[in-house]
Amino acid sequence: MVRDVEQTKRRLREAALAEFAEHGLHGTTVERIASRAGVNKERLYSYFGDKTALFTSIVVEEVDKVTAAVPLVATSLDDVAEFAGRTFDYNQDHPDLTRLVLWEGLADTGVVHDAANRGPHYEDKVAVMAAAQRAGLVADTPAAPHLVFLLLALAGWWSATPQIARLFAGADTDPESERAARRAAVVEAARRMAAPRP
Amino acid sequence: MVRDVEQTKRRLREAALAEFAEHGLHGTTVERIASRAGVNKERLYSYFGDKTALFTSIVVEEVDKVTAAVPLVATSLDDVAEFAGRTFDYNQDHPDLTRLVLWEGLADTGVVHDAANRGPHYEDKVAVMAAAQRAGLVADTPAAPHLVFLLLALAGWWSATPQIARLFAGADTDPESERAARRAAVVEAARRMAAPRP
DNA sequence: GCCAACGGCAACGTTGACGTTGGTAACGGC
DNA sequence: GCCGTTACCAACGTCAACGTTGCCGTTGGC
Repeated sequence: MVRDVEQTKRRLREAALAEFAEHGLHGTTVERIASRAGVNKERLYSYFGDKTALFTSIVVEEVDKVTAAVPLVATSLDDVAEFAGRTFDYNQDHPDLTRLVLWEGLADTGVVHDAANRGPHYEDKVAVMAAAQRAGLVADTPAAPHLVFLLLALAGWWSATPQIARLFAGADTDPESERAARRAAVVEAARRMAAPRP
Repeated sequence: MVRDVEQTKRRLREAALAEFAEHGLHGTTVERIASRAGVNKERLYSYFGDKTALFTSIVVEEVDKVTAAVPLVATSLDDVAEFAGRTFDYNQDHPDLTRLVLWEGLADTGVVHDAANRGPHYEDKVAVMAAAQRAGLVADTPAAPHLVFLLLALAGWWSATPQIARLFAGADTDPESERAARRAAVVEAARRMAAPRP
C-alpha cells in the first residue's frame, strides 16, 4: 500500500459525504465510512477527531460549494428567474449537498456552523437583489432577503419532500419530462414572483 | 397505577411524536420515548411492534393531520394567497409535524407510506386549484399540481432550513416581527405567483 | 369468590457502534 | 544503512440501545 495522506483524507471525506447525505449523522456508522473509503477507521479519528467533527467539517465545506456554485446576477428579470432554475438544477444534480443542508436544518442547534464564512455568500445575493430592486428590474416587495430566500424555496422544496412531490406527480410519469416540467414551473413562478408591477 | 390501555398508547404516541420530530428515527431511543411517556418500554414493543413500525405509524397519522388541517378553498386569488399564509402559520405552530415530514423525506425509500390515504388530500387541492384556473381566478400556468406544490414550498422552506433563514435575517432581529414579515412575504409571493395575467 | 387472561415492569442477553491501543512496516533525515 | 517518526491496521474494551423474558398484581367473566 502506497502512502498518501492527502488521498486518504480525500477518500474519507468523499465516503463521509455520501454516507452522511444518505443516512444523516446518527444513521451513519464510522465503520461504513471507513470501509467505503477502503481505509481503517482509526485514520478517521486521527485525522478528524470524531464522527461529529467530521460531519460538521463536511457540511461546512460542501455547503460552501453550493452557495458559491450558483451565483446570482441580476441584470434583468430573466436573470432572476434563471437563478431559480439553475438552483433547481443544482439541487437535482447534487442531491447529496441538498440533503446535507436538510440534515443540518433538522439537527439545528440554534448556532450555524461557520456562519462567518457562509453569511457573506447570502449577503452578496441579497445585495445583488436589492440593487435590482432599486433599478426597477425587480418588484420592491417582498424585501430582498425574503425574496432571495423564497427563490431558494421554489428550487429546493422538491428535494426536501420528494415523497410529496411524487404524490403530486402521480405514479407513472416520465421522470425526464417531469423534471423539465418542474424546472419550467420553478422558473415561471420565480419570474412572476419577482416581476415589477407594470 | 390505574390501568388504561388507550391512555398508555396515547402517551406513548405523544412521546414518540416529540422524540421522533426532535431526533429522527435513528437519533431517537426507545428508552427515551418510554421514559418521557412514563411507561415501561416493553409496552411500546407489545403495542407497536418495534421502533420503526411506531415511527411510520406516527408519520402516517400526523401527516394526515397536516394535510387535512389547512384546506384549500379557491373562490378568489386572495384565498390562494391566504392558503400559503395559513400553511406557513401551521408549519410555524406545529414544528413537530413539519419536521416529521422532512425526516420522512430524507429517509425516502421510494415508497410513500400510506399513499392511498394521503394521495387524495393532495388530489383535492389540485382539483380545487385547477377549477380556479378554469374560472380565470388564477393564472393557468404553472399547471395546478406544480402550483400547489410551490405554494407549499413558500410556506415550508423556512422550517426546512432554519439555519439558512437565520443567516438571511441577520443576527439580531425581533422574532415576533420577523415572523410576521416572513408571513407577509409568503402571502405576497403566493399572490404574485398565482395572479392571472390582467 | 375463583381463576384465567392481560397490563405492566425490572432485569437481562445480545448486538453493534464508538473510540483506543499496541504493533508493523514504510518513509526520510543523516 | 541506521533510526526516529509517521501512516496504517487488526483487534480490543466499553457502553448504549434494541428487543425479550419471567414475574407480579389487577381485571373481569362465571
